[in-house]
Amino acid sequence: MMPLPVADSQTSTLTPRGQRTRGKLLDAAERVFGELGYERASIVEITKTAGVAQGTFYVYFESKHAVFAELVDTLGRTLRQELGRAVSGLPSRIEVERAGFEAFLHFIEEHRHLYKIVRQAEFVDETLYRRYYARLADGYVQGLQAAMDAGEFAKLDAEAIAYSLMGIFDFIGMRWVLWEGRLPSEQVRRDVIAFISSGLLT
Amino acid sequence: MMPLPVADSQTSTLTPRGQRTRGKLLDAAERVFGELGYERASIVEITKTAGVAQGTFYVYFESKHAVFAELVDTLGRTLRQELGRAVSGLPSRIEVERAGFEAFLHFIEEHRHLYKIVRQAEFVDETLYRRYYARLADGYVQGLQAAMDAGEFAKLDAEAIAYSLMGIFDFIGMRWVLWEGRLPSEQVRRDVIAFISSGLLT
Amino acid sequence: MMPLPVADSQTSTLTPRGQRTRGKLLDAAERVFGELGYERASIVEITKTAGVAQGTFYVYFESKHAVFAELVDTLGRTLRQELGRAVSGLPSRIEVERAGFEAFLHFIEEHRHLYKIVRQAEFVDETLYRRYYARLADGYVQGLQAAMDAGEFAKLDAEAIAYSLMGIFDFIGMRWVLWEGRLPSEQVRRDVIAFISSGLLT
Amino acid sequence: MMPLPVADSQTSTLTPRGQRTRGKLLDAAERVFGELGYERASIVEITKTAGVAQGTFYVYFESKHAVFAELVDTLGRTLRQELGRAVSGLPSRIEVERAGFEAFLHFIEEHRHLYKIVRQAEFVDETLYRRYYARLADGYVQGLQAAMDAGEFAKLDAEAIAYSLMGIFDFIGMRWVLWEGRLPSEQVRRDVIAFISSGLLT
DNA sequence: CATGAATGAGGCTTCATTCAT
DNA sequence: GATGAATGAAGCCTCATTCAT
Repeated sequence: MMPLPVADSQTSTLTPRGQRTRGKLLDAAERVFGELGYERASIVEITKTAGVAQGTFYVYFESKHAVFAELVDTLGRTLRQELGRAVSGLPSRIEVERAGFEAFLHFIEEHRHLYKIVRQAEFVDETLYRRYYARLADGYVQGLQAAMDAGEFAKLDAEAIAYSLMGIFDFIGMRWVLWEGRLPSEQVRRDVIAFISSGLLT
Repeated sequence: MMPLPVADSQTSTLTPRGQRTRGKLLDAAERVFGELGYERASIVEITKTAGVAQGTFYVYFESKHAVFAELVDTLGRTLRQELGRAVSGLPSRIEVERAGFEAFLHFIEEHRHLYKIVRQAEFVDETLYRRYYARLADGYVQGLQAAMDAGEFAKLDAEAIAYSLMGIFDFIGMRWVLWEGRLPSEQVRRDVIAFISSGLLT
Repeated sequence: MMPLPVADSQTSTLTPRGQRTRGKLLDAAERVFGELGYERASIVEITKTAGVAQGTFYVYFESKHAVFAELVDTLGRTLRQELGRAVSGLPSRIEVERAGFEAFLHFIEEHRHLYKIVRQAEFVDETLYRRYYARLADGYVQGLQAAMDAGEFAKLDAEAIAYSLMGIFDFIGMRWVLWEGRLPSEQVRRDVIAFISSGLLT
Repeated sequence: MMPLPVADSQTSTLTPRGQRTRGKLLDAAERVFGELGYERASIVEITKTAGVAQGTFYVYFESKHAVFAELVDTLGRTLRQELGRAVSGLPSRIEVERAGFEAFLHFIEEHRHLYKIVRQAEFVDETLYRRYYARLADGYVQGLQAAMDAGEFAKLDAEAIAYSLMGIFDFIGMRWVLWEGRLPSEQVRRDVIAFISSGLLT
């Protein structure tokens, strides 16, 4: 699991040692939240995983909720950057969808814990959750709208299509990456893209 | 919120008074789990909502987990019946998709709490959760496969398409019914169906 | 397990049906208390074992404590009668000890549950417990004192010897009947008697 | 009541303050278990007695059962050490029995609570209980066997005699130390020893 | 007589958070 | 910076007992 880029907020005021400890805690939180879910995860477990004392947690984070929120936001940002990078410079919008889909699958394969974390967020703090999807949807909507305006795609409600696409990706990822533990087969990926493509064209 | 059909397990041995109380508890559980989520929901809250003493809960249910499981299974069964009824006798498979989509949206509008409950299940007891989707997927897969074999739909991996469709419905339902609090507009529904239809036909 | 003779207290006012139910409850209580101990035994368990409804218990007994007390007293009386019968008419006091020992072992083999019940009593209601042993000791003391006065036994503090004998029997019964599940071997029984006999003579 | 030697398990990693608190809890547990018995003793009562908050209990002990087990094991070890010390270097085996008896009586006078605790153990966790007596019996058996082989005692089943002796001591202790609240009289002690001595010799 | 429903107090345990060192 | 002790609220569950039928 790739370490997540650290938020730049208070980080700057920390000594190197402090930064390291904070990082260990954040990584531990990611694992523990991912494995146990928000409620069943405990600060004890997180600090034990991080190899620090219980009290240390509160040196770096306001509360359990605070780490969780940071995790969700960081995940969203990272995913969007990843997707952005994966599709930048691609000629056609269909290519973009295909590449985005692939990037998403790889991302959640890499960050399986965080995937589960996002779903948890719905029950911890709905704001977090909606914000995560709303921001993700934004990117889609703009791209789709542009493609529709350009006549590249059929003219449909861009937001409806954005959520449809996210739903597809989400469920395919759940069914194969999460439940099966590996990327879906070539066949599955091709068929999903075929389905989407036909749906978008004409 | 329509009352759910009661499970027939022990129900038979209960006196009418007992059935009534059990029903009140089940309804209360549905509301409380739906509003607070599994972990934050408490037996105290459920019994208070049901208007009975705390101990009464354990006269009818083994544990917190047990009511939850009953709720999830009951929801799944009811939804599948509802969908089955809604699409029975329809001539074309496309009609089936459209009607199924509509029925799903109405169902979650009616059972908003249970919709959230299913999502909770992922973190409470993954078995419950997978079973719910696996059973739902089964129905889709059979229908789709038949349509594909009949040349009505393009030949694609039926399971991949089933999960894609479930993802779409799930996300559309979340975005509009849950977040907005009402059915998506005519426009959105039509466009989603259009997207799906094109995707499925060649 | 032989059924215990029913206490004659209220029994007389009960209809035959009532007597039967009361008996079933008492037997069930004996088993359940014997297996689970006083605290872990529950009224539900007792009534379930007896095959009657929970409420029925309170038709015949004031409380959990009440059945328990009745059980302990009944056991004590029965044991004393059994011992009395076993040793009546024996010529020498040594014969009495031997026969009493044997009778005790057979009694607890038959009433293994009640044996445990007596030990429980110490923690439920010390009065019950002391009364049980005090009454038992009484019998011993009288017999021993007579034998000592008659010069049959060495002149020692009769109560001290009575409790010593009870201790021996208790522990031998525990070690073999309870823990091993069967009567001690011929060898063991003979040696215990030999030990006691030498101790008492001269 | 003499404080018991603390188990060395995790103790080493505790700060002095922690050790103090753990000790207070252990002492409180001893008193409360001794007075109320295992089941009626509550964590609330123990922590109140120790003068700490309820949660503090679980900083030092896994569970109610865990403290209890520690208490029982510690008691057994301490008693065996005490007995060993009391009889070491004595010339004849009869002297050993006499000294052992005296030491036992003084020990339970000092640790009246723990005496009751052992008896509780039978119903809390039979393993604990049997282990306690089995270990104690071991010591006896070895000593007795040696004395029998040396012709010092009559040749009898050593284990039967060991349990007989333990029974005597147990019941005498119960009758006088526990019920009367003081050591048995000179007379009683002498007579018990006389009884045992005659029993063992020839 | 007998039943099954209902109660509510109390028990064990967990855990986020605070505090003194 | 970091630690480990301490807290107390809250949660799930059990169970003796009462009550209405």
